[in-house]
This record gives sequence, structure tokens and C-alpha cells, in this order.
Amino acid sequence: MDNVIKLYKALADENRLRIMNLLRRGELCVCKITEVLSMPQSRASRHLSYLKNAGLVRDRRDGLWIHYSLADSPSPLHEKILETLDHLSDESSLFVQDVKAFEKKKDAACIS
Amino acid sequence: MDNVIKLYKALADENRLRIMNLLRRGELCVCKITEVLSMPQSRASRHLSYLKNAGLVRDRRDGLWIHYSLADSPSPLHEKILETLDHLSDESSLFVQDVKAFEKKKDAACIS
DNA sequence: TTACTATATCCGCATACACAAATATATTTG
DNA sequence: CAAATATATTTGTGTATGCGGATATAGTAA
Repeated sequence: MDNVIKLYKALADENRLRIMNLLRRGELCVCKITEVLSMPQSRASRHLSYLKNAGLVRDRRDGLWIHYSLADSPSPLHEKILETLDHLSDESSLFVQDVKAFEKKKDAACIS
Repeated sequence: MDNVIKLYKALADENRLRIMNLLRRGELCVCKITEVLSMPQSRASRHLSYLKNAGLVRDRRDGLWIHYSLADSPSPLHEKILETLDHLSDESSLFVQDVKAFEKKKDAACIS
């Protein structure tokens, strides 16, 4: 039960939905997420940590960088909840803008 | 965007998930929900109001009673989010118990 | 070691929302 | 009208979680 609620709670926030929307395109480091979404680093980090705790993403260290990606779905509910993300772009143009910003910046080094 | 977040938030609570799980079986009055879920009336009422505000349920007055039921899905996202409820029973036996309690009490008059 | 960088966590503060108990509102009935 | 009933809302209080900015941690490199 608590895990179910954690999943819904994790998606009940604009910052985290935008991050999940980006991660559907593939693995990303924190600095890239910070840059594409134009949010302070502490904010991105905090919300990534929240998503990880809910089991929605996993991380992988590579030197100084930590790369985040969508976690495997351990249950049909988790799977179904992930599918809901397919429809985010219909609900707000912000998600579309984020993907555009991502396409523009995805191959550049992070500036910081 | 705000509507999307409202939807996830509405489901990110044990009381509201239990109510949604019951309403999948059909229209119910507040007193029946209160009785089946063994929660104080003010609690049931408050959470029903929250679900209604999120667009997940609608209500219908019938004399002294107000009957609640699942709202029509106005968007593919809403639809998809409703489908996630199919898997609640796999995640916690509480949802199974609630349905059993409902089957037992569904045709009796509410005692109050 | 020291300097640098990417990320995580802490701080103080504001807001949202959970609760139970009490009260208010709306409707029916006498 | 008054009494009874079903539901909604208010009250006071505690906890969760949002924020930005500052600081801590971990790894790399000189």
C-alpha cells in the first residue's frame, strides 16, 4: 500500500513530472536535467532523490557524474503508471517545450 | 498541467484510493462508503470532496442522500490513470478486504 | 595535499493537507 | 413551524514537503 501511494505522490509534482518526461528519452546526468529544465541544481537533485526513493528511477555513477534513468517496472501497477506518462504532452505544452530544449542541448557538454 | 497534478495528488492518499477502489463497483452514497471503510463521516466527506475537485468522481443528490460515482474520463490521461486502479488488489490486501466488506453490506440500509 | 567539479544535503521558512470533534447546512417528515 | 437525518464544513493542531541559498560530500586531477 505504502509503495502504491509513494508512486502516485512521486508523480504529483510538476518538477518530477518534467524530469520523468525527459528520462523517457534515455539516461541523463543531473547537470543535463538541471540545464534543460532551467532549475537550480539543489532542486533537481532533491526531486531525483524523491523519484529514486519511490522506485521510479535508478542512478549510476560515472566519475563525477551521476546518470539517472527510468527504473525497471517491478509490478503491473508500476508499468501502468509509467504508461500514463505517454499522455503528458497532451496536457501541457510545457512538456513539449522541455523535449525541444532537450533535443537542442542533449549532445553539448554541461556548462556550470 | 495543474489538472494532471491534481489527478495524481488525488490518488496519493490511502483513504482516497480505498474510496476509488469501491466506486469501481458502482455508485455509492456517503453513508455506505463510511460504513464499509469504517471511517468517520467527516473523513469520507472530505476525501470525496477532494476527489470531486480533481474530476475523478461526480455526485448526485437523491433526497437526503448524495450518491457518488466515477466521473467520465475527459482525456486519455485520465482514462489511463483510471486503468491503474485495476492493479490495486495486487498491491495490498486492504483493497481486497474492502471489496469483501462491500459485498457483505452493499444491500443493507446504512445504520447511523 | 590542494584545487576543482558534480551532486547531495542542510537550514529556515511557507504552504498544503492530514486528523477528530464540533458545528453548519440541506432535505424530509410530522 | 420543529425534529430528525445525511452530508459538508469549520476549528485547532501536527506533519509533510515545497523553496533558494549555503554547505557538505565524493571523485578527479595537478
